[in-house]
Amino acid sequence: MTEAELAQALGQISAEMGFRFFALTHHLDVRCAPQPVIRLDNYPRDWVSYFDDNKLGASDPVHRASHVTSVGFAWSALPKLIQMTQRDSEIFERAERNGIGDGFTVPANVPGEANGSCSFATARGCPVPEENLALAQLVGAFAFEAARRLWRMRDPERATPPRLTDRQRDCLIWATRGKTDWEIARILGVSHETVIMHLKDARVRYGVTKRTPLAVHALFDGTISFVDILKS
Amino acid sequence: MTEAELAQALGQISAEMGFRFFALTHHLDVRCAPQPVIRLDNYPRDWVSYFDDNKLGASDPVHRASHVTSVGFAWSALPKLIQMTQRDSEIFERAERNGIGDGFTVPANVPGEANGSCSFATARGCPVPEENLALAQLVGAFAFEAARRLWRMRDPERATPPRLTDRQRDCLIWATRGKTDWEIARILGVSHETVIMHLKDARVRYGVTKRTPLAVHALFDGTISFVDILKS
DNA sequence: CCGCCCCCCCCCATTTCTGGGAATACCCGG
DNA sequence: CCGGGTATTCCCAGAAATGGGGGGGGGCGG
Repeated sequence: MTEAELAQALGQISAEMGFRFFALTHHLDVRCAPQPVIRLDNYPRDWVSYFDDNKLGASDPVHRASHVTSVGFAWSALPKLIQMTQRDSEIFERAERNGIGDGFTVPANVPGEANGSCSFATARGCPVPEENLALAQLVGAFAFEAARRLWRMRDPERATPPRLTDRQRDCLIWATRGKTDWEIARILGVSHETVIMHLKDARVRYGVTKRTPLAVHALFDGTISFVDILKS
Repeated sequence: MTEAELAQALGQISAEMGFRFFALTHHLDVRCAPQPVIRLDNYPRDWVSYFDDNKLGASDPVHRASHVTSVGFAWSALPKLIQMTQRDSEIFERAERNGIGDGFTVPANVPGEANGSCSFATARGCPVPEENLALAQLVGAFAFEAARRLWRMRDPERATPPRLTDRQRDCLIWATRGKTDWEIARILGVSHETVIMHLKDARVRYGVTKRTPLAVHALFDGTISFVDILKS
């Protein structure tokens, strides 16, 4: 299957489910690629241009919401998932002027890869087909996975985020808990300098110069999780 | 809905779909008192004990595979997803001795949280009900999200998250981007000392003594989000 | 065998953060 | 009117992190 065929199939099933548009996309990964890697949609051209020009890839409310849940959600439920800002409302108004109505978005997150989602949207004024949302959840999930496999086949290199060694990760986890290098050394039973070096190497791998962004990026790409940090 | 009711419902629908067991869980080593962890299953007790005793939380092949895909997979497809080791095969033999047959696992990943999954397994010797796998994908996804919401409600710490002032939050966001106090001062147009004080107050509110755990806690409770940090 | 990666140890100098103080001023609501 | 929260500036000393060098040793696959 090619990307064009997948897009074609998605457009067709979207229509059969009662939607007008679909958008299957990676959300912006700021670390490397300036553009989303996976991207298939049949949105109006004007809307896509506006979206890109304003770099909404990561700040779009629908995308933000898809980062805090593991299953699909109707756009009408957005306020329950995220804090809506003035700008978010403007984005929706803009979308409506481009003919986009209500929608349903299925998040698709794989640890260590850019987060993504598959959205289905109705034409302006048309309600979301409630009876088909379960189907949309299924279609969205499998469509994203299909696109992801195409993407991996095309570009196996970029699929790998910075990887930390076990020791680097151990040090980082204790660092995120607020331990100093010296304390981490005692905890892990190695020397102070070794801990300094592990964290130094970890920073280099992520291309950052400070502990805090290191922690943030490692959390973002799944190298460490909140549970690693907060447990016990 | 309570955890018990969710487990009850999952057990029932598992049976109706043609499975014998289910397991809805976060993926963790259980070594460090996993208080804030989702875990519901109706596996045989012996198997669960073995699983915990051997700390399979993160190394179990099914869990590993669920970290490299965004949709459900039959266990028979594991070799296509991950590199199977000798130990993995032993784990499956052990599971079979405990009455567990084939299965289907739905990954569930939310950025920044522990990775998780919802698995359905047949009794030994019984085949996976191919005709119900799409349904299993749906049930697994929504069941995990339901469990996740229960888990979030149960957590007391999130009930009263410390509030930061706008300025404290601004400083924190720039700090998470790796800026020094001095740089933040230039960016926000205030003095170096003011930035130091904002971040000092923010640390006090969160009861931490370092920038990195401050960032982590503020990310965890939603005071700031990855999007705030990574955008533009 | 070598190269590569991981892990461990040590030194240096410099920057940055943290934890104490103190002070002024604003706005808002009780 | 006053109290509370916010925002601002300034001081200090010490702790911690960062950036740059050195070394080792082991395993693993080409």
